[in-house]
Amino acid sequence: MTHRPDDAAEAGRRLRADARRNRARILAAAEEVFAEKGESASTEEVAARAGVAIGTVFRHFPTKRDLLAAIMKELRTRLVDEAAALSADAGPAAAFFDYFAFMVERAARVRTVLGLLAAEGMGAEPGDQIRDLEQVVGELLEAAQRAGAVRPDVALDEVMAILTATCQGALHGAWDDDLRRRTLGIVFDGLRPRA
Amino acid sequence: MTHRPDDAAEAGRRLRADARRNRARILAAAEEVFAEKGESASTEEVAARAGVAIGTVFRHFPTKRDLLAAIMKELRTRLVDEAAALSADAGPAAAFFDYFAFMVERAARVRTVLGLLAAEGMGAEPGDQIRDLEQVVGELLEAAQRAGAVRPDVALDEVMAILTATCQGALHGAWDDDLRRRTLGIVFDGLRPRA
Amino acid sequence: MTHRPDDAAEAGRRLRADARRNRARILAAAEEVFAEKGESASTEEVAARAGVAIGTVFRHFPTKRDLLAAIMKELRTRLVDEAAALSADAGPAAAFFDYFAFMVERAARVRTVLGLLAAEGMGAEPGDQIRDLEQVVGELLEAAQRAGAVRPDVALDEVMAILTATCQGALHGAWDDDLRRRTLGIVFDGLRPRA
Amino acid sequence: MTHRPDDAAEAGRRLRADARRNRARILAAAEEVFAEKGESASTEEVAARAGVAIGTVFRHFPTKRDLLAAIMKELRTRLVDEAAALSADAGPAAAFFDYFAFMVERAARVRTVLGLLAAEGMGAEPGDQIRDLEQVVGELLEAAQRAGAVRPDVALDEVMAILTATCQGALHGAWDDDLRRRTLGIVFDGLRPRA
DNA sequence: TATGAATGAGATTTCATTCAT
DNA sequence: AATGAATGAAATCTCATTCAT
Repeated sequence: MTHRPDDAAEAGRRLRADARRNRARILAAAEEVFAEKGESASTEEVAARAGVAIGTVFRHFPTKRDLLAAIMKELRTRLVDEAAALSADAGPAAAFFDYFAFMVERAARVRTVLGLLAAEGMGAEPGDQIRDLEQVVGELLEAAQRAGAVRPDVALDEVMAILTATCQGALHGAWDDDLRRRTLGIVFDGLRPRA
Repeated sequence: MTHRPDDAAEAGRRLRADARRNRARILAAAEEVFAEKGESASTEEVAARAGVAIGTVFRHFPTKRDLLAAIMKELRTRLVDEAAALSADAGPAAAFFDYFAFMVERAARVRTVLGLLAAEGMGAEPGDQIRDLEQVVGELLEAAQRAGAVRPDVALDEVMAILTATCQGALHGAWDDDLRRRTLGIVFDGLRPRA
Repeated sequence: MTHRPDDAAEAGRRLRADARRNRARILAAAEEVFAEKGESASTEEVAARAGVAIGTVFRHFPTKRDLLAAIMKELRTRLVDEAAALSADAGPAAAFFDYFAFMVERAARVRTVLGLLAAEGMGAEPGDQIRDLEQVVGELLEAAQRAGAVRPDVALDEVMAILTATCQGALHGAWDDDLRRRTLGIVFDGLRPRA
Repeated sequence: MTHRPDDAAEAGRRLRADARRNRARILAAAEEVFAEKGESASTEEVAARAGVAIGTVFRHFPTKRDLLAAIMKELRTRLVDEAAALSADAGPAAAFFDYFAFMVERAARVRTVLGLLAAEGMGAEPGDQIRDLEQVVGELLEAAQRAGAVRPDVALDEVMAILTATCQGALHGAWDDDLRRRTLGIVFDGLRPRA
């Protein structure tokens, strides 16, 4: 009937090569467009930017909401993956703070990170992606606390709250690199143990 | 054209009063509606909530954008006024942190505070309202720094950035009172001088 | 919010004169258009035929389904009213057969009579219009049976079934006047008492 | 181009068999789907029900209209064939009335019988199928009239009209078995000679 | 001045049909 | 010959804004 869309792709079922290419293109275009104009941007513009017809967008994402949800999911996956790289490259203290800064820097560019962090009820389907963003941050946090780089009395939900807030601030406030660095400095000071 | 000119004059005065009342009602309704559904909510819904016809909304605010801008302005005025009360009631240290907390608590309720802080290009018309929000915060900050309650190396733009960020986080994250308190605790620690 | 449409008009609440005029125009245009092209005809064509913009149709009938339902309702009312006239003018025997013939003749022109008789689940809201079509036919039938013009063992549901069927046949078959007369002759013979 | 021509030939035969099977499947699925949802049902749904891809449907029937026409033709053939069986099994009187009842019962299930009877301009291609439905009914009618079971003054077009009408009524009215029997009783009485 | 109906551009969604794989 | 992705015109519905009453 209606093309058993997108989740099929997610679930790993086979898609034709060109379909997969288009799906990726659409996601990329959508991320750009929604990043620039907010989620009230039109689906038609997404299609145009992706270089496909409007119907193709619909085939992959039957609803605008589905498209938005797919962007979030994709982005979350990417961010989680990048966390792994960071924690491999650096010691636990650096890993935590680097990841925090990294996400905020991302947010300054990509408006959609917002929705990702705010979760906004968009089907997170816990379990279908074992390592969720919050879990990743939790791991980095614990490691940093064990290493004495973060106050032991700070809980994960507070960290997520501050991370979210900082990302949103960075985005909407259009901070430049310097302001971001100084702002993060204050936040990080709040997280570090008192001398 | 009116039969009894005296009555006409009286009616005119009465109408102006009505108009003022309507303006206020519309602003209040708009603040509620946009707070709940974001700024993509429809003008018709604002009219309905205000109990007036759609035409009346457009008579007072020729454009949706104008309506949004008016909300911001009204809110800014209110917040600035409240700052005066706080700094009168408390010492400089308390005043700064109280005001910060006060704004974040507001943000948790009113989505529009966001736009206010983010400025979003909506006609701030600097000067037509002598004391702007940023200036108020600046004064509180300076006082708190002189009193030794805030690190002297913290600049106003950083404070505004963190304030904005925390407000946005509080709103979109739907923090409860406890989480808000703990989160602010961390931020405030970052702002206080090291022992 | 969304214009408290159509039922307002139905319920007799005041509508502006021009609005009432447009509502009537739209209904008339819709009846024509759907009669000609079936219910898959486009709302836009209805708007064009009525000489209004598409949004006006939407204001009165928020959904295509609502528009269809309104046509049915309007038509039912008209038919029921016309029954009263017939039973006043003629004796009971003539009244019944005349009404039957009258409806079939109508059906030959108006495709929508179909849906009316078939009821198709479109909100009949029993009670909000005390005398429904079936009831009217029932009254005419009873009177005709008391007068000995219709077999006493014929039940109302059979009559409605034959009436519906004949209407649909007349419509889809595009019967001419002669064929309709002869066909009704056979049906009426089946309804009359055996000599 | 094929490497082994023998296999190619064999494959060709196999493919033709597959194709025939697919054609039949599609027709069956289409009959079901259009019966349930009317002819505005989507071609994709037909494909899904048939278990083939949408492209396959269009390979066999280049146009939706062609598909509809094919259903009609297929159905007509089936109904005509079944007439032969009936007139062989029973006397002429029974054959006519049985066939009439049989078609109405069919119509109660299959929405497409409607279109068949109404002809709707869909390529009947007279002559390519020597015995048409109307002709079959005509033969049964004549036989029944010769046997004195049907009034001699009834013409074929009237019978077709009543038959069509009753089929449509049965379909759209969703008559149950009992109502259908009683309704047909009245119609048949109208067709029988007066005592 | 208030009302609320009308406008019409634009957004989302549907679906018959084409075409690369 | 089958598949199913892509197309794009058209349909439905939304909503900021205008204007007659």
